Amino acid sequence: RELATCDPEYYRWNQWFFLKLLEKEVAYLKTGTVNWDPVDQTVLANEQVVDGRGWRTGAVVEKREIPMYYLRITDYADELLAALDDLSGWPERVRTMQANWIGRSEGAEIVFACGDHPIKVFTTRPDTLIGATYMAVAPEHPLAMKAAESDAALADFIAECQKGGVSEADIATQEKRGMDTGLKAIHPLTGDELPVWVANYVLMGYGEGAIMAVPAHDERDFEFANQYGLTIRQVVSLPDDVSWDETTWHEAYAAKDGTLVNSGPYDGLSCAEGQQAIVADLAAQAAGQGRIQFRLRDWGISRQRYWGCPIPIIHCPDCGAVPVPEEDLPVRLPEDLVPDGAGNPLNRCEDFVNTTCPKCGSAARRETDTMDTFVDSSWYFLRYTCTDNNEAMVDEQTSAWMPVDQYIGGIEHAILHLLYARFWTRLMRDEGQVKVAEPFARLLTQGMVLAETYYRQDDSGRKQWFNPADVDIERDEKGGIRRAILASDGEEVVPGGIEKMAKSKNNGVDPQALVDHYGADTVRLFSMFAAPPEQSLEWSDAGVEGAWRFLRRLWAGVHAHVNGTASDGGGKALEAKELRRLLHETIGKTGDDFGRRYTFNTAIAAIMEFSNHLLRFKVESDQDRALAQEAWEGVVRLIAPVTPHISESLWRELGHEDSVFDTGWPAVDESALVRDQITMVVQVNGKVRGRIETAPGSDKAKVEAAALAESNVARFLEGLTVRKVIVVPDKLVSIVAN
RNA sequence: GCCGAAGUGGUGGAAUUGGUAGACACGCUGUCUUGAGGGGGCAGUGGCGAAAGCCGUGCCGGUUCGAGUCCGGCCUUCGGCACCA
Repeated sequence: RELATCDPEYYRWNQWFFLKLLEKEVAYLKTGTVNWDPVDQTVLANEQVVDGRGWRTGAVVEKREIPMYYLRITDYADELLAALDDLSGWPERVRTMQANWIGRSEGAEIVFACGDHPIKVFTTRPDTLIGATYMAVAPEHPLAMKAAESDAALADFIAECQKGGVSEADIATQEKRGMDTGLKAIHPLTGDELPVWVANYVLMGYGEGAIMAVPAHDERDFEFANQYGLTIRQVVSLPDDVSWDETTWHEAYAAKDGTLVNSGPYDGLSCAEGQQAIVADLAAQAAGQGRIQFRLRDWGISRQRYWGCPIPIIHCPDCGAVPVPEEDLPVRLPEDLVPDGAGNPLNRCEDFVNTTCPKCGSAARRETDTMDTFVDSSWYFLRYTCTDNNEAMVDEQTSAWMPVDQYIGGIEHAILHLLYARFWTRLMRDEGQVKVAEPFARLLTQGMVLAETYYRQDDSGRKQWFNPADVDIERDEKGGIRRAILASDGEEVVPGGIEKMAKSKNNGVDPQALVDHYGADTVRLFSMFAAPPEQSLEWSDAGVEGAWRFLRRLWAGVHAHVNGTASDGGGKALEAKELRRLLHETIGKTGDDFGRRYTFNTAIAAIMEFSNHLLRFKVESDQDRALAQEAWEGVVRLIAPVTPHISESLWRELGHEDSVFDTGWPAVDESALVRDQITMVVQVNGKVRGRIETAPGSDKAKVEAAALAESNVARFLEGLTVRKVIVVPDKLVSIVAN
């Protein structure tokens, strides 16, 4: 089944559901901070901000507050976090990343008096409250704005902080800077006056946009206090092997396993006890209380982009933001506008914008923001169950099919897409649309396919990216890149490092050229053989020849068998019994690799290994011939999921009328797996010194005796006393001697 | 900066539960087949060494009879950091 999320018959349900959420106030309007390019007069995505500048204009980007619609994902933070424990079909790393992203912290909110504007903070370390020596607020904090009204230098500093992008990576890596507001906050327990600073490392979007700074026990506060000469007050004891040094940070300063010191009545308490005592005292004077804080923020879904699902809102001068009535859905996106790179062309499309207010009928304007495309991808998998239903978003078919048994996607989606999809599914559950809460029972996260990037930079600093297929490489002796040349003009291009294949870097590689040359079976076999799917892989077609050769050997081998012309190729051939055992071992391993481990590369390696033996097998009787038939049929059935075309053809060649895909998976004959002899390794002091042949399940004493008698082992034991012998049944004997 | 991974021959990778490191393939070397080319067969291919053997899984240290695998610290690379999706 197929669907397109840009089809109005799909995105109408985004709009319909958004209006439901708006009614329930799960969707709401508030301001958010975006990157603003002052030259193009447009909002930029984080990706479009490079070193704090707009990628087209090179202008220094500014932070700007605009109204946006948000979804209350934070209301689901607890549930989204707790349910991770039950997602046993998900990789551990993805669950860990999501848990850290949601970021549940236990702590306390504390109010510091400060003139008419008390400052509320959240802290995870109320136990260190006595060590708080200053306050810091975000540049966007109301108190900072207020103080700036009468302080030109502070206003300049805040304006300076508005420069640069909004991404967390940019903010966390920028130099820590701050300025004193001149205001004083009152410490709720000691009554001390604490200076109030504006600091660029305090985020308006987390907690309360203000912090109590405890430089002795927080690394960022420590760095900031040292930089600006602020007081540092140690209030937690250190382990014996660490001494206090006010100028050099040590990890132990942030540890919670000391006891409180310099803390008056709290001295001698553990951090946990101190936390309780201090929170209780704060609560008694209504200056604070325990609180859970999540790192997770509500999901802003407004985008100032043309190509997306229109947000179904009409702005009326009298009635304000009015939802589009359900019967008027979908609000269709005009598809004939021409973007010019500066701003959203919807703003200039009078036919789209001009409308009437559904409430009062007066002239009004449509919302021109569109929805984040993550909205589309948060429920498309549900829609597959009912693509033909034009009356409803989903139906009873959806509940019959859900959840998705096996979801496959790149690891880059580990957090955002997968978290939004889990959230959206719960929103639909709470709206009675679906019965499940979790959309994906099992998850396979593919590694990235990476490729080298190449670019040239023009005078204005803009980069033009070239596809690796169009670039010739000169390499040095060690295989490193010496020079990269664009084939079409013979001029040099700059290697930009290895990154995930992406449209923006033009480093995607189309496998079609390989398919044209080798056929789809070979390209599939090669791709699956290259690495296990969870692993990132730098793309290279070196080695595709190997897959091609294998398929030709397979083809030739089956035909020779059928024609009775199997050649005696020489080399070491296996006995019939051994070959049959290997066949059934290979069936078992391949089934496990395909079905449980998803390590397709090792499954293919095992099939190749067995085929190599089969090609050398000498057919000398009718019995041998029957075994060869069983073995070739086995190989064809095992490889069929990877190379369907050649397998189907060879299956007919082997005398079958039906399809290889109707024959099912070959069964392991357990009796074929029995061995009468096995090789055990003998180690002396941890090094392999010999091998012995024994019957499987031989008793310990017998194996030990055989091991000690082995000639090379005996040689290494000469003059030594055996102290200990460890026997790992049917595997290994380890002799400790000195 | 923070969160999550990865690092093994010349290359892609294997080693599934702490038990023979380098399976399978690419490349390379030798050799045979072939009018040539291509294709194919056989043998070899981690390093050092004539051999016995020694060394070897990013780096440093530890646990263990035994460590690629476990523990502590570090380095490098990749993914994500809320407007790339």
